[in-house]
Amino acid sequence: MQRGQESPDAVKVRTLPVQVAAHLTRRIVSGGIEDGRAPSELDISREFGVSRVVARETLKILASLDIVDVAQGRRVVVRPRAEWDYLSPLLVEWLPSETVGELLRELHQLRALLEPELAAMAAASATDETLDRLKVQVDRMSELESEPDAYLEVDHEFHMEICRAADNRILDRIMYSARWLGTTSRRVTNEAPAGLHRATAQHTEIYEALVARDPAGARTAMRRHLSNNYSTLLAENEQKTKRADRRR
Amino acid sequence: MQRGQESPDAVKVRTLPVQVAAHLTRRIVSGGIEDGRAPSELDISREFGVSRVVARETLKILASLDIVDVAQGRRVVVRPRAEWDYLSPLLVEWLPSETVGELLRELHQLRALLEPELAAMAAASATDETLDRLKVQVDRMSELESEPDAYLEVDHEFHMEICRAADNRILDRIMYSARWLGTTSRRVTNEAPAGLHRATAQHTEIYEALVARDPAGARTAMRRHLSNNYSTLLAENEQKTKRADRRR
DNA sequence: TGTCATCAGCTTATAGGACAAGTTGGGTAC
DNA sequence: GTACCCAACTTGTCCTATAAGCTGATGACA
Repeated sequence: MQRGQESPDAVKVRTLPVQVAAHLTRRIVSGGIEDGRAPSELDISREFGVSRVVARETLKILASLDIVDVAQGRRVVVRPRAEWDYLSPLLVEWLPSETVGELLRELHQLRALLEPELAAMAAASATDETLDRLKVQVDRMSELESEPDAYLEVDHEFHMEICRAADNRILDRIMYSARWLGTTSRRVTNEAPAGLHRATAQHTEIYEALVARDPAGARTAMRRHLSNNYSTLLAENEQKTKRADRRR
Repeated sequence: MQRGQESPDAVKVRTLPVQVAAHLTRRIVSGGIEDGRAPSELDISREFGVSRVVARETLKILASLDIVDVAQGRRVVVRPRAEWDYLSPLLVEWLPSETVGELLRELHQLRALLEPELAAMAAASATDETLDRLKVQVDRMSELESEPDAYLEVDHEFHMEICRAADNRILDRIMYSARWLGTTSRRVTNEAPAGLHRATAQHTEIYEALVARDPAGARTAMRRHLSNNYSTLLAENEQKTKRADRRR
């Protein structure tokens, strides 16, 4: 395993347990661990050349992601893949990019179910302070169209703000977890998202429906925005695939 | 802190780190920790009389729930409460029962947004195998109306099965996390849920709409079922409150 | 022969001590 | 006044030892 000091100014090396957990997860995903039998603390310690403490924390991480079950006296067992915590950015980072692409589609489906309704609810119930903050964010986005990273940050905050109007911690949490879409989708497409100008126009449209207290309009605007977002993503994936083909 | 051996046949004593994490979370919730400064590993070790290993795992647990931020060299800081992982059964268990009641309402709102659409989608896309399994579950529920625990188990599986028809891991995960509703709502109401017979009728109604490949019907049936569920829950809370009042 | 209790061996849980490495802030040199 | 540096604090990792829980096999007894 790679220690911190051995990689001077790399992207940011995580702790050993995280590195080992990543290795093990990838091995599980690629079918390298048969019939659910996961390695024990000692196995991990020996194989990766880390202390038992690190091996232990590795298992705790995997357990917290519902990847394995660990209990005193019993062997560690791999849990059904359907129950893993796919909302965790850590897990998503360890998955192969095709899987991440699928998850992106699935996340889009979830957002398409939730956000139009959230927008409609916000149109009915948002406070003036919320609307003010949304205004500020829309303005900032129009200034940031040439800086995708900063743009997507504000973009995320805009959607979070609308979600918060529902005053629902569980919804907040889900939308908050969706933050990895921003970072991960860029990892997949490996380029700045296109069409930020159009996105700003759509955000403005949503904002104006909220100000007009028009639930149906907000719902429609949000729906349009999300489906546009998604087709942009698909198009970028398409391009990426084509480039990859050309290189072959 | 209570060791395992000191409580012979209690409900099931968790590990020390979980116990300590529960204490700390409750303290944070009740405002016992000012300006976001959380105790360090050594603080925890000293105060609770546990080893540094346990104190360390405690912090890791809190970090995995997004309750605190921990990094080498820096002090542990408490994160904004809005970003905590309220989908985690562990956290929910540590929260005061009023908060849990609120979360139950919020969870209902989420399900009301998702499940009618999921039912509609399932009506369009569910396989015959899925429908078969749903049939079995409806039948079992009608047999289990006098055993609430077992009933709620199958109930949960029924809703999961419909969700799975969407073939969406993130949605699966969210619905899976909703499992704690079953256990937690009973913790709040402290009694067996009423109206299981009516619930079975509604499940049947949903199932029949799916078999008939009738999306609109499935959506309506699911909506009715959920709102009935929720009003039953409210009624039980009402009763509980009344009984508590009488005892005073 | 079948059933059940017991125990050995494996596994995780907890403890204590030591050192490495990152962060912060204050103090010193210029 | 500024910039650098270092000391103190904090988490990260390692080592070793013991407690406690589970599993499966062994063996006693009916």
